[in-house]
Amino acid sequence: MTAKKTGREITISDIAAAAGVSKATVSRVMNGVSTVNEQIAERVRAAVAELGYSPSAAARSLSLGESRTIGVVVPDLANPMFHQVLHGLNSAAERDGYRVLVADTREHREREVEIALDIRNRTDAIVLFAPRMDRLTMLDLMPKIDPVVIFNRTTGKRAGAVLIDYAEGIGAVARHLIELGHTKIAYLAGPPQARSNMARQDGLDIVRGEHPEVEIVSVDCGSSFEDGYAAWPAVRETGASAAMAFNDVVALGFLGRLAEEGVSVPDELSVAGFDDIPFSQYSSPSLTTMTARLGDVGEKIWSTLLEQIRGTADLEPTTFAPQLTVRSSTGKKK
Amino acid sequence: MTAKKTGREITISDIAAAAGVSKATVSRVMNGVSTVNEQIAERVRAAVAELGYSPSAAARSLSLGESRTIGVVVPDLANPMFHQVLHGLNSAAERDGYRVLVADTREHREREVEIALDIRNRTDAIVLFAPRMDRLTMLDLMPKIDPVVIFNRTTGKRAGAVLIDYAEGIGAVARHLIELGHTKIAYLAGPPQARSNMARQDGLDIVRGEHPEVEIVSVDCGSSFEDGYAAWPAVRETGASAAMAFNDVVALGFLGRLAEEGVSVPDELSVAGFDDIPFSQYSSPSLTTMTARLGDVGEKIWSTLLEQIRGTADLEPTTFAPQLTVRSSTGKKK
DNA sequence: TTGAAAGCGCTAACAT
DNA sequence: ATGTTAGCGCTTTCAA
Repeated sequence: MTAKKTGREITISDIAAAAGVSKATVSRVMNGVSTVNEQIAERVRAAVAELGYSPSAAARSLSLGESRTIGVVVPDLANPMFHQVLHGLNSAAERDGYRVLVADTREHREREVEIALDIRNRTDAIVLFAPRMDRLTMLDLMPKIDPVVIFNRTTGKRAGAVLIDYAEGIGAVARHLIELGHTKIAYLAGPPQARSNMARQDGLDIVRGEHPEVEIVSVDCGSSFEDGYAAWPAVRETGASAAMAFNDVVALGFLGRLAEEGVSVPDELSVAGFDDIPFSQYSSPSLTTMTARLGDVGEKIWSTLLEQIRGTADLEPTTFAPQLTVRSSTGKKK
Repeated sequence: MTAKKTGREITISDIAAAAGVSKATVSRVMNGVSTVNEQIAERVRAAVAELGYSPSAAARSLSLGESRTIGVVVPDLANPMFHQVLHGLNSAAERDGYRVLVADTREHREREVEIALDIRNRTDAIVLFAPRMDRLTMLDLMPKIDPVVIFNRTTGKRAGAVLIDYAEGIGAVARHLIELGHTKIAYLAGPPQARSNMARQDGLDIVRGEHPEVEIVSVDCGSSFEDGYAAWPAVRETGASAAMAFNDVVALGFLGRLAEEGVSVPDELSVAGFDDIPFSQYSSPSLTTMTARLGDVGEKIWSTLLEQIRGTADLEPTTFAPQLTVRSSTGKKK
């Protein structure tokens, strides 16, 4: 006994009354059940059009036990890297008749759990993009939001996982720079707590082991344009002849600063990014970076999630290895 | 009589049974109704934690007649301009206890109506960002999804509307270029059907009227990096000494091409954008552009929507006038 | 082919 | 302070 009178909501009962049939028949017409007399069906459709009826998703979900909708929780909708993944995910889900709803936590790590629970409760399944919460919280949350796929965090097979191999990727960047003759390389580090930054640090440690003659200096930086822009003095201080950034956004901010400072790239300093966001091929100079097939990543996230929805789970994580794309921002050490 | 057995969903009844109380009491505890005996409340909370219960949003929505959630339909989640608006909207809505769910139509104009109806049916209200559908379709849709606010399309007072004044804005860019001495200016036009492009064309017509001595040449372009990149030959052909782009993304793509071609900016060619996306201050040269307080736009969208939800509608459209931000990509005609 | 009725999980009168 | 119950809008058995 409730339901706020929000003015005049048209319900199935209104249509039934208007068309002079039962609610069951209206439901059948709405759902395209073929056994309805065409005359009657037409009357129903007329009433629907007339009154502008469209069925309550809440009621359908409750009755059906499913909504054919999935949720995606993203820490920062402004991150271009996520868009490409989201795009692939969206297309793939749409092909299978699912709708995708996105919630942006705007880096409020403390609200992630609440938002994930909430959105999961209005959808059939959920995807968490690079969640910022700590591992224990995440592992604890997972059973409560199953079916779930996590992008870019490991889950110890407690949920589907799709990952980009950052360790390997940053290693490829470093080796590229080393081949170009650079022996002192700065790494503009991402946020210290970010898992993807830790993975990159691990990757760099491997390269350090392989090339004791090369010095890779980590410089505190961050993940934004501003962070990259601000990193120049620290990088200069290292005396490095090449810099690789946590991601393209940082690299681009850094490049902007170098242009201002009159530092020529790649002659005086080689610069590399990571992610290959769309703008990176249009910057000047165009940016050497790691390219992941992010659309495919999105599709893989969907297929993994669909398996989970259908119960044919396979919790083996999928890893995508990005490829080096060499453009004009890196060059031989002079 | 339905509800797919999706494994084991915990419901309020399970908690009631586990805690040895009625569903009503569980509901009270979940909703923080104070009149519950602390001992009992504790038992309930224990059961909730134990079983990992979280209430079904569908059932709550149905019972309450509201979900405290709003939907936003965006034509392209990758457009940086939308992020800033979305951010302001999100923050403002959150302050009032509302959750924001975003659906991306990925420029599938023909699916916009369906998606809007669907998302509106699981939320309390909806915002349409720059809908691509034709005007008649839009006007027809509006009553069906009320309460609704439209961003960047006029609605003839049939719904809330928040607009950026593109005509005035592009005029300001043109006048800036004219003051710098440019007499032949290229306009890299956006998609022909885009309302925001038409508004810009109108604004340019006004300037043409004011300055008969100045020639403003419209060059077909588009709205992407690629479009801007590809526009160079056409612009060169016009012989213009300055170019203003449909938006920053186009301007940045164009700038990338100019760098490749060795055209120096602003010495040989002045370039201006529109929107002031975050990267524009880090490009080289940094981009002269029109800055709108997009966060404020988002907040205004929310307050307009909230008025509609509360029934205190005021359908007077709100217009935001962007400000010129001069950076390094425009200069005196040489 | 159509209708009646039960039930999805929850909330809120109302009764105790 | 707690329980009972009706009902939110829909789908689906079951009977006609």
